[in-house]
Amino acid sequence: MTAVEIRPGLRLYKAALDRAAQESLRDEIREILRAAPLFQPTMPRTGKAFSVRMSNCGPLGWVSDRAGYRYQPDHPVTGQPWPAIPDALLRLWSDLADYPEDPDACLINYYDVNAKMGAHQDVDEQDFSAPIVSASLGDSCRFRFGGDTRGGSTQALTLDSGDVLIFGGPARKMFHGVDRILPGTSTLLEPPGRINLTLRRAR
DNA sequence: GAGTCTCG
DNA sequence: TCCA
Repeated sequence: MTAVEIRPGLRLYKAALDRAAQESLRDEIREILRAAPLFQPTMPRTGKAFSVRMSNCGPLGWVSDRAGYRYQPDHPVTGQPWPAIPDALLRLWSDLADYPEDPDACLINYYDVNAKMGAHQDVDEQDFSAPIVSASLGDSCRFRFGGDTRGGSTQALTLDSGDVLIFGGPARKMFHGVDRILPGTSTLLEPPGRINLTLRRAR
């Protein structure tokens, strides 16, 4: 597997997952979502809904509601523990993350064709020495990233189904977000849209 | 602290 | 959990 080093700590593996791997991962996520349905996160304080819907797998899951951002062991609606992280994702992590422990959280973000994600940092984790491993499934998106402060210069990248992006080291706390989904760019998902899987070490 | 919202 |  060949990586493009976009800048120190930011590596892009184009087509890390072939079509068959994408299909089997999609099917496993579909099963996970049956047990842990997508929920609608809301902004702290204001209660404004995210356009993205979320679920998680692994010992911990990231959630947001009026109370704030946090990792918790159970689904905010069903109260059930999150399902296990699929082996294929654990293998991806051990192949690419260069970190001695398994991830303990995997956030599942579902973007319909109109969903976006504003610029943010992933900073709710305890240990920033572990990278974020991000896999894309379904429609392509315009991914935007910048530096460690808001309002600096940014670059954009198209992420396609099967791509894996890793940010660690000096890129671990970069601001990043999704400008838009590129409709009709993949036949993988029904309904269409994009699923992003981010493997993390929350604790 | 305090926001991954939206808008420009 | 929002209220400084």
